[in-house]
Amino acid sequence: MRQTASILHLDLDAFFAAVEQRDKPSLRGKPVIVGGTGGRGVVSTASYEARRYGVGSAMSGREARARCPHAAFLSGRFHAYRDTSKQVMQVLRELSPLVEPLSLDEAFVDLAAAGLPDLDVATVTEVGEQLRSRVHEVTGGLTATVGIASSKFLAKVASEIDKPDGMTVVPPGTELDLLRPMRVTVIPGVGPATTERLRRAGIHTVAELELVSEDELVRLLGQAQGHGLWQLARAQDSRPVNAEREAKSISVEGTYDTDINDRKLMEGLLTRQAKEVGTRMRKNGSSGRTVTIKVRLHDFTTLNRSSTLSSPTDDGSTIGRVARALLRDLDTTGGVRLLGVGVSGLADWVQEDLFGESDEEDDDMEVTLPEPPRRSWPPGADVVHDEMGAGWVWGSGSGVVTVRFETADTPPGPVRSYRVDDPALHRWEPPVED
DNA sequence: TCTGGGGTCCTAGGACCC
DNA sequence: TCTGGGGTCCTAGGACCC
Repeated sequence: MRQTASILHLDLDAFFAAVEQRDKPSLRGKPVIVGGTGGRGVVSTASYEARRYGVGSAMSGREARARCPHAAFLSGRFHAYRDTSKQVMQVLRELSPLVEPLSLDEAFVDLAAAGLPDLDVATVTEVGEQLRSRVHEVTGGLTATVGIASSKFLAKVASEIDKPDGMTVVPPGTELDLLRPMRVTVIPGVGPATTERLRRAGIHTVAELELVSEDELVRLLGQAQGHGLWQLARAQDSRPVNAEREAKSISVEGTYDTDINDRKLMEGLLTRQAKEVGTRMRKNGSSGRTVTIKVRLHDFTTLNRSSTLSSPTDDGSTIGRVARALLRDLDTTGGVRLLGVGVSGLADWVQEDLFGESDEEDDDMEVTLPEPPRRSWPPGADVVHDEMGAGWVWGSGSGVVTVRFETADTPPGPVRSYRVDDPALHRWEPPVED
């Protein structure tokens, strides 16, 4: 927590719906709902006109339709949202170089880096109002709500207070007066499950939370969350505005209108999603080592299966092969409603050097390759080794080899991918280049 | 026909290494 | 011949956020 109210949080009001109303004047003043259009869709954003009918984010489309049948239901134009978001983020960066976007419609701004003459309440209030009108002007009429306080936590709490099209500044020193009467749900990270646990412990408000010892909260909620909540209940928050956050995973998923039972179809869908993930990774200049599939069964049970490769990939067909192999181990009896593919463990595109660093102990070590077990490999398979044992080449392409560490006698085994020139992969002849 | 899609962070257990 | 710890990596699941 700082001595000045120098962290600003900006939140665009009913963002997706507002962009639609801006671009289509006939929708202005009327209930607009973005999302909830498909057979199993949910509401992404409801305009304030629709909220009056009790429609809100994450509500099923079916329920939204029941509550507000005359609303305009739109599936969303994400390019338009992204473009408008970029304009807004640009406005924020003109104010301060330290801007941390949280999503398309939200960001923190560090006013201490803005070069203002002063950071007193009067000055930051003026800056906040100017920013709101600038956003309104640049976006062609969108409104934003702003909160300004001495920490991220309080700035965010403040921006919730006067929604929409408003602003709240929390004078330094008054943070706890504001927080104490509020419900614990104002604290970010306190969702339904945590709220219920706290309720059972008789804790409903921040004031009540403040009376609980740190040990007790850790016992109740675990180390990280317990400690974090204990601090936030005292308005202690020194997290900096971080302008350089980078993505840690990239994924694509889809929920289907009817449950899928056909395994071949599942494989086809995973293959397509993997290709999309690869495309996005290359566009992003990133690659990653861990491929994860997500499978939601007909009964909403959600399963994740992942496999970590020995070197990063951005290749859609490699991701696809691993994804299909992961699916093979799953029982999907009863059908699946959702399939997804993602890659995490993202590295910068610069490949770690595969050749250098032949340093240290290697010299003296006797290099013994494990013997391939004499078992039945698939006919014609190329048997290879890595440090883990013997496997067979399942596929190759785009400079990558995929190896299954299994035999016909002992399926299933792990699947790994290598660069064709990966020194960890022994006895593999890279294909001749043409 | 209840329950999206894109993410982040945490926990917990097992493998493995020193 | 008896049972250490710490650290790191990997996997699976869950809570949460917008």
